[in-house]
Amino acid sequence: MQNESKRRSTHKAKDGKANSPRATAADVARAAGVSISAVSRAFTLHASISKATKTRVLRAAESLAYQPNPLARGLITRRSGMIALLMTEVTNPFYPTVLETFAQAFSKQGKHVMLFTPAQDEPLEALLPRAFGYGVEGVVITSARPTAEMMSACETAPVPVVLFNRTVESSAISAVCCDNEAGGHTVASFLAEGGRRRPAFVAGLPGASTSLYRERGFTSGLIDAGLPSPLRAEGHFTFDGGLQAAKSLLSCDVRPDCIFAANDIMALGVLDGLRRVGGIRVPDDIWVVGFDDIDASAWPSFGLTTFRQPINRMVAETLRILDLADTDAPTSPSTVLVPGRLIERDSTGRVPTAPK
Amino acid sequence: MQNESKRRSTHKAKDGKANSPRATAADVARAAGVSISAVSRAFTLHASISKATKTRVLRAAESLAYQPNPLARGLITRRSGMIALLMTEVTNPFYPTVLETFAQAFSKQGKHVMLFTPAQDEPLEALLPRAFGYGVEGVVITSARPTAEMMSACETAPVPVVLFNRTVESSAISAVCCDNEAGGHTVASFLAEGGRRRPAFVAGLPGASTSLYRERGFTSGLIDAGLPSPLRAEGHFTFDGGLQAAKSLLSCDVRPDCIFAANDIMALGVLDGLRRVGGIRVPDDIWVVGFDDIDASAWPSFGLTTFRQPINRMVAETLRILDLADTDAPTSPSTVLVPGRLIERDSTGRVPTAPK
DNA sequence: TGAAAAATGACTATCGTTTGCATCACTTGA
DNA sequence: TCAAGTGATGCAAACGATAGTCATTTTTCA
Repeated sequence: MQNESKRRSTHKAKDGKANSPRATAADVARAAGVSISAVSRAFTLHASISKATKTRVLRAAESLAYQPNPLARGLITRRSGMIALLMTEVTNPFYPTVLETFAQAFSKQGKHVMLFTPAQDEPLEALLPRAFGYGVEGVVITSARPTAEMMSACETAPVPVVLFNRTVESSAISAVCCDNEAGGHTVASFLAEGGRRRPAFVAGLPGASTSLYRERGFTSGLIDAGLPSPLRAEGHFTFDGGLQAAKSLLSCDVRPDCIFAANDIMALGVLDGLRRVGGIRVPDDIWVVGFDDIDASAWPSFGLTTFRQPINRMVAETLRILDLADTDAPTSPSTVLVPGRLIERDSTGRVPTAPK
Repeated sequence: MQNESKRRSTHKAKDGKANSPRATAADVARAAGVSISAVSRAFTLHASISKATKTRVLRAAESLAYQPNPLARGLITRRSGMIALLMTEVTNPFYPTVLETFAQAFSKQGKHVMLFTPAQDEPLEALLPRAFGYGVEGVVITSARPTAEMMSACETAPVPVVLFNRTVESSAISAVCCDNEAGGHTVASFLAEGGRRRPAFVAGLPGASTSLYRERGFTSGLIDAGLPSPLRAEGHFTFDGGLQAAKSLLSCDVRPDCIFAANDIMALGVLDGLRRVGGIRVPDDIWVVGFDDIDASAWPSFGLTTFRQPINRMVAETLRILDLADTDAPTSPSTVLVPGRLIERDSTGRVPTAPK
């Protein structure tokens, strides 16, 4: 066995031109006739370097297709240009959109998204140290129910951690969320003004903060409008859950005349559930309202009235927190509530408006 | 200015216990009373190390919660434990599912997904070198239309690259794909056997290989069944596109009696488009068939008959190619066609079956 | 014009690993 | 009993960058 042949073995044995290894800072330095430090400084902001050398270096780098190696850079700076995204539910179409928005936004900053999803039955908190090991510059968590272990792991994190679309009570950790309580309240008012009298609520997963706050706001809104507490069913944040919930709500003694589901995917399930029962028309007999405003809600078949979460704004706020934590010194954790707004469609009737 | 105070500054100035920096190999070596090399070897497979030292090291590592730093490791081995996923269309619900399946599968191998999405107007091929810079161990591309530049960039890639759900003709690069042509053919036969006589096809994006092959198979299947070439419309792989396509197809001189859309999201749009036109009933007047089998196709409101892509199988094949390229020597690029199957639902009528 | 201040570039240590090489302690066959 | 072979171990040199130090320019201002 030769002992020299297998160094740097690539998967293409055939390629004769040794598929050119990436240019290094040394190569650029040589090409530009400067020191390696100069090259490094040319790529670091606010570094002490003359305009002339900088452009010379940059030009040389350009011609060599040089990019600083993020691994090497990350090793020393502890910032590898990656952001960890901890996600669990991808079945809800809301999250792919979130994911894409984040990916786009980070892309603009030259950062990249590293996805962390727990393998089956793997505890979520195990993902955090792994993410830190990769030198990620921040962590965004969109898991439905953060565990206590995870929260404490977050607190000692070496980089900023932000909860997206969920909050925790005893929070020493930042969170960005739509104002779920206000949203629920708005929906309640809207239904009340529309003359609805027998409300129902379809909850998501038992411990989920989003469902909880939306319900709280909804209930208080109903009280404010002088309406009774809503009938209640659970839909586990899934389409099928919503479908089942609709059936169970219809079998109640007094049928509801409006149903508010804690997210859109359940609301669509509700709509489909109602369709299967003869004689029920939406919105004539029952109004249905969701929360999120996913794409499918706007499809003609559904035309779901829903409370829209401003994903762009929420993502922007998240970036702001991550960046802030990056530059500033103390940065106490903050919770940001972004307002949403009701989008009226066919699943609800007209609310009589005051004469203009 | 003290020159020792700001080393290792973290974003939490308050935390007194200096939020313990990760243990390094040196720490473990010290704790176990061995050299750093020994620690490294304990973590590398097939390394020359005695059982005794190995367990000693592993025990020490365990107690210190030590994990080898993937960045440092990647710097030298060129394999950072990450796989790059190049994605562009996240609006099609098919892809989030793909993404999740990949993330799960890689997770099982201890690898992680790094997401690369082009910033607006950024050319796709710019993403490749960036991915390589991160020492990714493989690249999966799911972009609709790989450019020629990109293909050549792939060929000189230092790591295996696999096209997922698309193929290129002159391919020196591996691809994993559902057998689109066979799928289209199957759909044609199915419609013909169901007594349909005036077929229509809704294409996706002009240059997309998936749309192309599905159409090719469809057309040849129609010919085999003695049916005319299909009417044709373009739907750009979007819901709205499908909706518009339905309208335009209905305005033809001879109305089609069945519509095959190149993917599900368009097919759903077609269904919704047909609903808007009075007097058209599905499947009584028109049968509709899609391709993918996304979640929404199974929703009662749609009940879309569709050709299911076996995502799990496709992902598994992709992993196999990536792994293979990793271990073997020559690994000529291969194209894998995975068979799919038709899922019948309400959007088509019963096909008379031969007496059992 | 001269001295202080600012800017610049070359050196060098460092980040946390892997790995080639030399060393050393053991077995094993003759 | 000894030479050769085997396996375990440690040393030190990478990997490709960043950043602090220091000597050397250049700029600025009185």
